[in-house]
Amino acid sequence: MHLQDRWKRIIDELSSERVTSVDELTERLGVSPATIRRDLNELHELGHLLRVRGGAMRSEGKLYSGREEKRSEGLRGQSSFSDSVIANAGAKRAIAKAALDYITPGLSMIIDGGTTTWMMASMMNDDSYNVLTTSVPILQCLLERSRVKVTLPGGELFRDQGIILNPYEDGILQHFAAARMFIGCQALTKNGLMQTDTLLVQSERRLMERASEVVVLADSSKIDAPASLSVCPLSQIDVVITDDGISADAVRWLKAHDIDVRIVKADQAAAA
Amino acid sequence: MHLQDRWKRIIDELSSERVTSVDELTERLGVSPATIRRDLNELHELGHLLRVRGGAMRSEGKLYSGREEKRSEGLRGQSSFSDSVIANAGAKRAIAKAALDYITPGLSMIIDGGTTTWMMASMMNDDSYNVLTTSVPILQCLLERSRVKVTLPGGELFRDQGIILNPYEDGILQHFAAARMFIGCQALTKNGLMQTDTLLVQSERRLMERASEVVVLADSSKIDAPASLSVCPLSQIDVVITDDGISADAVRWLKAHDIDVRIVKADQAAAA
DNA sequence: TAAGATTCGATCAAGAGCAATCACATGAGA
DNA sequence: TCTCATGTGATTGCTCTTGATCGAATCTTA
Repeated sequence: MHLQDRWKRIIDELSSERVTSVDELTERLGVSPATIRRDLNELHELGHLLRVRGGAMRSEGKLYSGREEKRSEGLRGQSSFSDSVIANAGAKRAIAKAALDYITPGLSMIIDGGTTTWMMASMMNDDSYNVLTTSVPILQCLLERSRVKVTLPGGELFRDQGIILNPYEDGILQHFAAARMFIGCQALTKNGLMQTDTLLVQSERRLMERASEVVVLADSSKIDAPASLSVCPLSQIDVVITDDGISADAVRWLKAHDIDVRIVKADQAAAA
Repeated sequence: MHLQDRWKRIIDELSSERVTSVDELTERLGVSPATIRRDLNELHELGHLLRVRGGAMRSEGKLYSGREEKRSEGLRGQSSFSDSVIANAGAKRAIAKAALDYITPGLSMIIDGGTTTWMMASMMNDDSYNVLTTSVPILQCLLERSRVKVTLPGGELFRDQGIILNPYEDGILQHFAAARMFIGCQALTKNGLMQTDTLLVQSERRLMERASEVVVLADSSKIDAPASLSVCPLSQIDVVITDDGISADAVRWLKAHDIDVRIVKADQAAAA
């Protein structure tokens, strides 16, 4: 039995039972407890279940059961299993960790949607943080996995993008002053930060205005990747956290715009 | 048996019995009294039940049996209420159905938190509805089970109450005009609609201003039940939907305030 | 009001569950 | 065939949960 099969069977198990134990899975799948624990931990990190002592619990929230989040290889939801594999997970996790190191207790921040920012949110514990997000998956993640103080902008919920967007100009957002904004992207090019969805662009441009520092989380596959819509020019970006797959040339043109480029080593522990 | 299972079984127990004792739980779950006490205390803190000497009591009031996290790492409580743990489920379901009959496609409405309104939300299918809610469980429910258009007010997320509350006066809410507001309550008395949580009162009073018609969903156990805080006087209520357990006297004083009282027969299907 | 019986919370020891580490097996590629 | 990478299982301290004990608090009954 291979990794993918086990994962699938574990998720199946949890769709019928609300909770399940390591022992039960050990017996049912015929592998060692150590392997089950490893699997559960990884599935937890990928957001498919909640790890609890002795086993795992279904992630009930499913706040976001809409279509896959387009820009981020399908984030979660009642995801078909193929969605569970996050591309470049090792790099993304390392980047998310580095982003966490970059915040201090009590900080007010904006966290935009995306798989890397989602990983960052899933690792947040300190309840002194103050987070504003428009992303439904991140809202769910923070609710389930932390005691972080969460603020939401008002607005209509767009299921396909998994974001909340305010059609008006007033609202909470105008009262929120964030020290930092963490943002993912579809691509990072000389033209700036790029996305492919117009709604996302609209949302992100607005959020950016409310943060004094913009931190981009982009694994190296995003550098010079194709994407059509510019969110902002490089000049508006303060920090880029990426992995060591980035080219020296790219580092050069980023630094030419006074961007603090932080390079982390991809985390090996990650699966597929 | 693990923590998650125990907690679920304790809550289930309380859905069929109004009170239960440490001894009974000890026997039924096969764990020590010390463990049961610990569990009861924690569930009490999380608002899932009321701790009393010798055992625990159902807490009718808690609108949000949410997924609070206990301590910094990992233990999660029950998730959103399932039918089986709702007191008076039969009556509530019938009331929720009647409320659904009372809306027409394309309607804009506000749905407040509460178990009855939650049931109502869980039965909504038509995607032409336009719903504003401050309640997180209802948000989850609508996202998961319907394609209804959802609008959220901005604000801070209060985990214990499971609501979003805007500390400012402006925001989406000021732009939202609802034909009807559906609201649950802790109690319905001659003094009006009652709650026990000040935050809820604050939230509901604001929502009410934005709806042209106020519809109260209250099963008969709520009539003249104890609760300390008045949300609004009876004169502001337009419709009350309740079950046939209501007294003739209560119907009289409700009608004296020009309230349209609609009485439904409790749904037998899965009464407590 | 006083005495006896429950129930409670604090404390501690035993055991279950855990992460980290190492070693072995398997399979791919040179 | 050799080597390296990867996935799995076993071992080892460590942490957290559980159950038992005991004095204190509370309820009951006389």
